[in-house]
Amino acid sequence: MPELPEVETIKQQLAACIVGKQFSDLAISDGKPLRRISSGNFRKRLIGQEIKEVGRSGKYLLVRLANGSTLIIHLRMTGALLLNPKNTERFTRVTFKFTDGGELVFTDVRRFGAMYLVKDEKDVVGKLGLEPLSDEFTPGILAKLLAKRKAPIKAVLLDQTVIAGIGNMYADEALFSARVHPMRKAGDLLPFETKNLHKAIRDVLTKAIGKKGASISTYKCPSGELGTAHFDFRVAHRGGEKCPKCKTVIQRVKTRNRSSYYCPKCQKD
DNA sequence: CATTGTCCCTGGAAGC
DNA sequence: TGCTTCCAGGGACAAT
Repeated sequence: MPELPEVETIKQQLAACIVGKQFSDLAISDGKPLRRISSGNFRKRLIGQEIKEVGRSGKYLLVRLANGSTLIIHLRMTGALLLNPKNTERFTRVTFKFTDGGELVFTDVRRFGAMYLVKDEKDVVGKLGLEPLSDEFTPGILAKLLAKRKAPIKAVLLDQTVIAGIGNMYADEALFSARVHPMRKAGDLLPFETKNLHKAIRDVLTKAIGKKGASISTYKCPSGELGTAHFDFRVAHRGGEKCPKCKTVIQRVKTRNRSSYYCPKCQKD
């Protein structure tokens, strides 16, 4: 599931490969990913455009174009972007073709993925919270963001308007690192716990970027490679397995239809 | 505003 | 073997 480390990996690979290329054609076999725009307008406004830059905001990929507009892509659960795939991909939704003959293929089994073409990026990413790997994200700021909140810390970490880019897997991993139970009220965290959590978030995300993300489910890099970050997961998606620290069986709780995996001994409630 | 619940979507795994 | 149920979960939106 693409979260910040996966989208960052995609951004880096695309930045190295598609900047300077020009769209020659688009094949849209499923228009559902296109939001706020028709297939016809989407094609018309993209064909002929040159790619200037590739950026990222939270889990959104920003493909900036020569005319000042931005193609924004969110992969949601099962979306993937593949550069010149060798095989025909089964769940191809949109194929972007370049004047040099290359292709960027968007695949998405579950069809949750979203694409926008906007003049102002803020129309899509304007409400996102802090970038957790930016300099502005400090222990003090995190403490302020969590203060007085009554929702479980897990729910607040997943709220993209608070911190942008953390998803279910990395939230579980960061909470395990910081030894904080996912159902603790966010506002009740002690100062040392907030500090540990801040460090844990940054460590977990940074390490995962170094491993090209986690290939749980359908995630692949644009190059076709798989990420290896999931081999380092200690609790995420490991319900029923043993905690690597204390051997207690890892539990699962549900909040807002999302599973949280945690060690009941290492993460006290 | 803060918070919670529902829905979207589909294939693969697990259970009977 | 074949059917049913569960599971994965980001974000839009509605309700409280």
